[in-house]
Amino acid sequence: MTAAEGERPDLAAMLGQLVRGLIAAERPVLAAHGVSMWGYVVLNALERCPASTQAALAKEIGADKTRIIGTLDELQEAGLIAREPDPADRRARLLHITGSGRALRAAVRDRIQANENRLLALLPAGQRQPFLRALGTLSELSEDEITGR
Amino acid sequence: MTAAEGERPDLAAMLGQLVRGLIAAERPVLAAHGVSMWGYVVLNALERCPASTQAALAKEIGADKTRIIGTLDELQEAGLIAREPDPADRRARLLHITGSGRALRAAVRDRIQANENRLLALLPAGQRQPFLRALGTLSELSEDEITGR
DNA sequence: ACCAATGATATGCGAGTGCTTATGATAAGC
DNA sequence: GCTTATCATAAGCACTCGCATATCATTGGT
Repeated sequence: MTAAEGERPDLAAMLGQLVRGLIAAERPVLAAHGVSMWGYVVLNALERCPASTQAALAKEIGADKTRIIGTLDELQEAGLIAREPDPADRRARLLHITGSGRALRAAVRDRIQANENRLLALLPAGQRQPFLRALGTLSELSEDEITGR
Repeated sequence: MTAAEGERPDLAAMLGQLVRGLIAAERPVLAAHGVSMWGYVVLNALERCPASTQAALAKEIGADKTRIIGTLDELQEAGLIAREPDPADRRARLLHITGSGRALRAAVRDRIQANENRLLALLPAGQRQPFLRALGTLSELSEDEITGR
C-alpha cells in the first residue's frame, strides 16, 4: 500500500487493476476447455440454481438478454446446458446445467481457484479470511446499493 | 457469503461484480466534472508522479498508448495537464498535472471515496483494514504475477 | 554513416458491449 | 375481448478496446 499521507487509492482503481489480471489468468484456462467467459459465468449461475427464463438468467449474471442467446446456443450445442419449454408458460424456457456442464465447470473452476489460492497465499494469514468475507459481502450488493440510487 | 459446502465463488467473479457497481457509481461524478474515466485515471497517475513520456504513462495506467492521445489532448485543452517537450529527448514530452487538474481530481476523488467509505462502513469494523490492506497488496501485483506467466 | 529502436500520432480491423427496435407468440390485467 | 406486458430472437447503431500498421522525427548502437 503506497498511499501517501494516509490516503488510499480508489477502491475501483485497485479492484479494476486486480480484476484485469485475474481475467487475463482465466483466459487460457477457458480457452483450453473450449468455453467462453460468459459461458463459464452461465454455468456457474446454473450450477447454483436453474433459471426459469433466459431473461431472468441474463439479469442475474448482469448480461444483456439479447446478447446472451448466442452463448446459450453454444452451451446447449455442447451439451453443457439444457433448455426446456416451461409447461407453465409457453413463452419461456427452463434452463439447467447438465452433467457434462457440471464436470466442465468444475474442471475450469479448480484451475482458476488454484491460481487464486496462490495469490491469496501471498497475503498474511490473518488477512485472508477477513478479505474474503468482506469481498463476499460487498460483491453481493446490488448495483443500486453500490451507487446509492 | 453464500458459498455452498465450504466453497467460495471465484475471486474474479466477486471482484468483477463489485467493480461493475463501483464504476457505475463513478460515472455521474465524472460526468458532473466533465472528465472521462480515462481522464481521471490519468490525473491520478500524474498526481502521483509526472511522466517522462506518453508511452510510459500509458503503460503505467494500462492504457493503449495510441488511444490515450485523445484523452491527453482533452485534458490539456481543459488545462488539467501540461505537456512539455523533453529537452533531453526531442521525441518525448514530459507530462504533469496542473493546479486546476489537482483541484478537479481532488473534487472527484472526494465524492468517489465518500461513496466507497459508505460501502466500507457496511463491513464489520474488524474487516475493513485487513480488506483494504489485502486489496492494496493484490492490486499492486503485475499482470504477470497474477497470471503466473 | 547506417540501421534498429523509440516517441508521438493517426487510423484500420475485429470483437465486444449497451441500448434500442422489431417480430411473433403468449400471458396477464381490466 | 381488448390492451398491455413479457418471452425469445435477431439485428442495427454507436462506442470502446486490443492490436496492428504506418509515418516522420529522433535517439541509440555498431
